[in-house]
Amino acid sequence: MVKDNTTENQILNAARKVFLTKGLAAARMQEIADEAGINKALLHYYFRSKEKLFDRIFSEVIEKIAAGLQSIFKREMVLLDRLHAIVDVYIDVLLENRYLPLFVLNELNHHPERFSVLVKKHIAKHLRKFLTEIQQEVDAGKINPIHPLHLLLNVLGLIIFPFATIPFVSRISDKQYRPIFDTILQERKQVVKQFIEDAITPKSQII
Amino acid sequence: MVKDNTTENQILNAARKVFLTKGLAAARMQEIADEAGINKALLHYYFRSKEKLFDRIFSEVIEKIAAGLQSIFKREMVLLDRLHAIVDVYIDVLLENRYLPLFVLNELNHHPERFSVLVKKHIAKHLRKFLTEIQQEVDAGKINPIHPLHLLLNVLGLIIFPFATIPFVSRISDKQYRPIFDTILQERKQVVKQFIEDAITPKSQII
DNA sequence: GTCTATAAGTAGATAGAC
DNA sequence: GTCTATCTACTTATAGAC
Repeated sequence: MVKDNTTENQILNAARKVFLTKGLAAARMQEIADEAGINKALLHYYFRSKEKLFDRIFSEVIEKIAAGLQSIFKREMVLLDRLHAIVDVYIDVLLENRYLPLFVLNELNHHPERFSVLVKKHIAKHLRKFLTEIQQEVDAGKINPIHPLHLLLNVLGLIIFPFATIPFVSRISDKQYRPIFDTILQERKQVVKQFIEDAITPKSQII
Repeated sequence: MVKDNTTENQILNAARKVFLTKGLAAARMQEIADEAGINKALLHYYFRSKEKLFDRIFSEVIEKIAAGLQSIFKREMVLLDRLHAIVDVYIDVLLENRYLPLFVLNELNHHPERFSVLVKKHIAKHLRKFLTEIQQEVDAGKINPIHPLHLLLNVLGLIIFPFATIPFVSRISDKQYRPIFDTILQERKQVVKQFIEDAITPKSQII
């Protein structure tokens, strides 16, 4: 959320809010205009078309994700620290932007071509390093045997999934849990780190 | 996918395919008609409106999920077996219906009101039982201390998330992994069960 | 840059023939 | 039941005044 009060930023803030919560297909230019306190014509004056405006927001989001990876992989560390860093960084991102998981998953499903070569390259680089690190730890017997891609999927699932289920869980869960679901999300960092550590640490190292 | 070759079933099969992959907002009645090999007017003759047709498909999906829960919770078993049953049943469901996770998460986000009292009740009942079972095992020291809701989220994330990322992972992952991503999904049952078991089993029981 | 008014296209829904 | 043709409403996008 940019603070500069220019019209362009007002539009971007409004578009971010609407696109993230509703997705491309269900978003309405009128709603974005209302949210920005301007009219539809001005949206087109600044961004030409709905799709171009959406692309701008989508790029922002992907860049935010890539920036997280950059901060995590810029220095060397052992795998467990790397895992903890990933959990900490991304749960912080998600706590501030809870609609992000569903938004990204959706748009990647519906428009995988938006995943441009550039961004793809940025993410793939870190991913490759991460998968290699996992394989090395497995080979060295330092963590329980697991295919690196499986561990990646497990970690991402533990981090991301709860943030995609907020309306779901807050509806179906027992009344006693509903008021504390927000607290639950806050606790995810600690819980996920512990869960992963317990799952990958070999028994031999415990005894 | 119903086999009866009645027009109604042809429509339902087409609608299921289109709604599951595109979601309500992006789905087009024309596309459903084409897919069913009939024309738009006939869709309205059979189901009155797009929304009513969607509701029918959505209900089917929720009922499928509820049926899974029913099969799992109909008999008594220890928590670890229950967890294994949940993993087995739902990964089987997802292997046959890979668009289900994103479809459900989306529609629950966009139209939580569709989660009718009836379905809500069906699911909440089993959920309550499951959460209680977890708490009892924690209290008895049989599994590592964890808030039941966190363990639920962890299990669901491990099961569901990979199936929501199929286009994503198959694009960004290294070439060497792309051809085997299908195999990876097949392996999820075994991997997830092992991962959960390792994570929740107390050290004291290992030594 | 910002607005009002309107064009152009699309999608859901209906009328009516067969 | 099934079709073609059409209506109506909505949505994106543009023209043109200020």
